[in-house]
Amino acid sequence: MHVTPRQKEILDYLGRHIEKKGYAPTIEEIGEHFGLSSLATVHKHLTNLQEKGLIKREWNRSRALELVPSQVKVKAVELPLMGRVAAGTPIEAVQSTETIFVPEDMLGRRETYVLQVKGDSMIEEQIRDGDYVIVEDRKQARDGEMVIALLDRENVTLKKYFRESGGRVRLQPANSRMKPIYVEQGDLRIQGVVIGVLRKY
Amino acid sequence: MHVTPRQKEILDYLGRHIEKKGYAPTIEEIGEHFGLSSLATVHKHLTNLQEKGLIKREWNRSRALELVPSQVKVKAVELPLMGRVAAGTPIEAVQSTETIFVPEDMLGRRETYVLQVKGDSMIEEQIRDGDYVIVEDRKQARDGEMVIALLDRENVTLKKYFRESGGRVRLQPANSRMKPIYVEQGDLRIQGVVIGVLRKY
DNA sequence: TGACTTTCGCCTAATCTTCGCCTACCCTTC
DNA sequence: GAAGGGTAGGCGAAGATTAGGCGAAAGTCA
Repeated sequence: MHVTPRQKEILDYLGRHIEKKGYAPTIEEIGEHFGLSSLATVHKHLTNLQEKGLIKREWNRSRALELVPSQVKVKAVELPLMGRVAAGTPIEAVQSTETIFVPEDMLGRRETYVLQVKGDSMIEEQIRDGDYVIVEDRKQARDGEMVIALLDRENVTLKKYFRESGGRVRLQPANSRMKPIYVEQGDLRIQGVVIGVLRKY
Repeated sequence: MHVTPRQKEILDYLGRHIEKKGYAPTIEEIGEHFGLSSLATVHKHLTNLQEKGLIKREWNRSRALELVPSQVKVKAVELPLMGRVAAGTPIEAVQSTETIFVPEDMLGRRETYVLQVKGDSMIEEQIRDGDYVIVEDRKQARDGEMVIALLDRENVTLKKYFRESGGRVRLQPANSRMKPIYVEQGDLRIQGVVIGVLRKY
């Protein structure tokens, strides 16, 4: 992407202005800052910058101009930390205001949120106490997937999901010291499926 | 999203008012605050803000107005995937062009990069084959930290770092079937320290 | 009914687009 | 090395649209 020196100056100015004031400058203000007396000049510069994909503009709108984030930095999304979930026992459905940043390419196709794992019940799946699991909001799961399961409308746990014969479901902890839970399909509501793990040291 | 100076003033005022009082101002209160005598003016401003997606309103409800949280999409950084590292044996210092997105708040203070883990040598630290470890480029490590270690200028491995008496260092795999390696401090070069783990299902 | 919100019409000021015309470089070609 | 051709960078002014305002009247909600 070749920008000319002049174009880079303008780009930098736009960035600083937006950063400081919270809104973009007018074409006249830009011209004034660079000592240009003709609006047409500034307008042409902006058009060039737009064609190079460095800024976006809305047609004929006042100050409707924003910088296109350079490609290197890509978006991550701030997901709500919905609570802590243990595998053995219930949950702390903490309605916290905490959030976790997750890279955009780790998101699922639907609503996605984050839970912090409590306890070592999934230790054999290499998920340890304190890890964050990224959960996709889904009501259906396939065999072997890790699910956030709601039992008897009260207990929420993190388990691996397996269908058994006779319409029953086995919820399997990944810890050989813990026993699986068997439930009727009707008594189980799947809240979501784990699609990623994130750990900070 | 592009706001004009006036719109930003109003937006800021709304934020402060809601923050302080706990509820939004009426249209008349807004007008009064800005010295506007016509409700229509304020109403038009609110409509504009709404069209720009900065506030939400319920139709014809008193004080039914709230700020749309500015999409706090925060940056994630695209880090180079420098290669794959096994714990037991050497490395594949692949000079690949792959990259991984990592949330900005998981970065270290220095240069940071990503390695994909090969093998189960760190399984007891809940790092499994295929996981990505986020590595901060550092030459020093503290006891117990996981390091990328370069031995005899050739073999790179992922191990836990412990200083022993006599100027020696113990590099400990997290797998009871593997033995630790003991090296002289001079023969060891630390390439980086693991500061995070990322897994995708 | 009282407290607010919406709408309608009408203005002015602030801003954005376009058009025509120029000069100075930079790259390519003869 | 000189001559084109193309593009960046500029100037002014005319024409158009949006932003920002005013009052009054009508419509809603609790």
